[in-house]
Amino acid sequence: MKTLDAPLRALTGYRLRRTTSAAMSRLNTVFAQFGLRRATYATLAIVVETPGHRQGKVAEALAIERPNFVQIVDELENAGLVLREKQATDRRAYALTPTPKGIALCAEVSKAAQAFEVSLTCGMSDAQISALHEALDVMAANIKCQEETENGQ
Amino acid sequence: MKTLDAPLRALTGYRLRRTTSAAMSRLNTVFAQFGLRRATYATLAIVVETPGHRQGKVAEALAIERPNFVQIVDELENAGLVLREKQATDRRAYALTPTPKGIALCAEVSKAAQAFEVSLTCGMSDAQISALHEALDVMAANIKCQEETENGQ
DNA sequence: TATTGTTATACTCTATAACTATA
DNA sequence: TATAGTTATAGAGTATAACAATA
Repeated sequence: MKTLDAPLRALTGYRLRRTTSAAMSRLNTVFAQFGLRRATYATLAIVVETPGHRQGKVAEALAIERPNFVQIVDELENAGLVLREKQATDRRAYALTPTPKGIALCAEVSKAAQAFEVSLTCGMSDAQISALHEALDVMAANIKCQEETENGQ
Repeated sequence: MKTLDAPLRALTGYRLRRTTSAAMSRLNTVFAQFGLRRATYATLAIVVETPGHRQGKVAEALAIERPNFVQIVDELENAGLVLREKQATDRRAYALTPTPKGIALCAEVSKAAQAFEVSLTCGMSDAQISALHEALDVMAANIKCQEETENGQ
């Protein structure tokens, strides 16, 4: 039986949004079990893997506006997972570093994230997953290129 | 140079969200040029293609909660693009039908949507695009299956 | 003068409970 | 009693302007 949204299913953007929306909803519940949300886990993972970076650099890597990133770091700091350390070289900036508790929780949550990854890509070969990642990168690059052309950069 | 979000790029969910977020942002500007937004275009496209369905059926097809769908139909109705017609068989329900203006605008916007599709998938073969669509469908099915298992359905 | 982090704010999208009118 | 559409509302996520401290 043909679904009512058939005329939209030819559009990659529509399919992207439908699948991503459902996946993010599931991911929310995965991370919530650890008292985190997607943005706080993403931040924690970066801070644990590459500690010492400025707050603004991490926000930029995650494509999160700096004002919105403040609360994310607040949550992690209040939960005792990361520290804001004043830099001697530039006293405006904070270097983000993980606490032992943050490192331990990150390892645990990463396992759950990996389990979700497996359930999400169930039935797909490694080659199919790689092709998917490449396609997502190509589209991201196409959009970025388009934006830069439009802004005359 | 390795980006700071490298530890997250192994996660399909992270890549999905980054690419989709950028694509939706672009699509917003595409539809805004016609006084529409993504949800109103999607609704208009369905109503034009398969007129006469109840409001709730269209909302369900788009995975939009019915309360949130009211405003979407309001916008389309106020813009003179679709009509809410009381059904004789069930006077609680409205059948959604397009106006001539709605049909004409839909055709025009669909061209812009198709142009965006081309720019989004630029550099990808038809086979790659098909594989992408299949991968998105597989993941959507995996999530749905997982949800149903959890709810014991 | 420019930058880092911050505050305040607003707008969109999404989700849920409760109402009304019909069935 | 159940359903279709609606209202009200609340919570995320996201975006921008403006400020204090520092460069």
